[in-house]
Amino acid sequence: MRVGVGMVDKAGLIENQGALVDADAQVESFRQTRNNRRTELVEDYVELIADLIDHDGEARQVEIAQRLGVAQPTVAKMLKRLAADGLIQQRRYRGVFLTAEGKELARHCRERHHVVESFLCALGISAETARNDAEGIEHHVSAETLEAFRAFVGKNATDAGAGREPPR
Amino acid sequence: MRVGVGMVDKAGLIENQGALVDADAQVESFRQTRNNRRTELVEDYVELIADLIDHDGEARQVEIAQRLGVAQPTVAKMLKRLAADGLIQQRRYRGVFLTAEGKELARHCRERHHVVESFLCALGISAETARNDAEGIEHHVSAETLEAFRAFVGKNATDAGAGREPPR
DNA sequence: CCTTATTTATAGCAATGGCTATAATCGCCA
DNA sequence: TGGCGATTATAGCCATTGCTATAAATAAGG
Repeated sequence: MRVGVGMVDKAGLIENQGALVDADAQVESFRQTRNNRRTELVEDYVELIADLIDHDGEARQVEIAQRLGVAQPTVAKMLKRLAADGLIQQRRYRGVFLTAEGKELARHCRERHHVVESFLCALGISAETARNDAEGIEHHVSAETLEAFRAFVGKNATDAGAGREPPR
Repeated sequence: MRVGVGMVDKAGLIENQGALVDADAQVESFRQTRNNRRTELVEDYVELIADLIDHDGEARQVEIAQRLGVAQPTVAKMLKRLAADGLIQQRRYRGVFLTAEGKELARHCRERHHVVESFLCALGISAETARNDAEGIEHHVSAETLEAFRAFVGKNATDAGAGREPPR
């Protein structure tokens, strides 16, 4: 069907004063967003687990559950999935540990998160809002956009500190 | 439990060289993000329906499905929900129409979407990436952040045009 | 060593958002 | 008016991500 810019619709009229975006391109955006949504949770878990290990020396289910604001069985289920995906190792009734792959993902997420949060702060947004919004935005930032954020933070050395450690 | 900045953990040590964020605050971020995720789809639908009505004079399920890249029954199910929520009106085997409430939501989403996309463009990001990322980011932008984006776009009149009509 | 509190595992339920296959309806044209 | 193509509705399936309730395992202390 493809109703795009400058195309002719079934009534024979030149469409597009409305300037609807190209259909194929739009579908790609939506697909990408749906894909991101699937990986968001995984990234949140891995990032949080890395933080807890760095902070406490271990990551326990109860602590993860508390931090995420969900129930412990919800965490248990997700950890199984992470283990199946090779991101963590579980020892029954022991803490959770990141595999090499998990560590790499955590490093990546952590840095991206930090860039996004710093960027929002550099824009003049309050620390609290920056924290909240970064949590949602980070998973939807492409490499190109992340680079632009990083460059902006670099130029405006007004980074008030995003309240997280810098990437090592 | 609450392991926060400068608190004492069960080992009796002053925590927090790791600088973990406050637990209550973090839980709030995650909760908010989960909430946003729930409303994202609704907003995507309403925004798209508004675009289609403006462009084609009507919004049909098949067209919505094509644009979103999902199957028609998926759309049918979601439309039932939107109707139950009072955002649209459905006439069997006819197109979909926005209620007053739906129109208002569409207006809001459309404007927010436009601001985010324009902002990314103003940052120097390519039109295509801006379009893709805006689709994911828009739902996670708070009022404060949106205002900052708007201000930035205003200052840097480099808006290369986001490929969407301006908010009316 | 046994008890008890903490932690983890498991079972089972609900809502959401996908899908395919198929039935029902509408609109149009012969 | 009848039929056909396009559109919408419905049924039934699956995966995901939440939940509560409860069982099982561990660790720690007496």
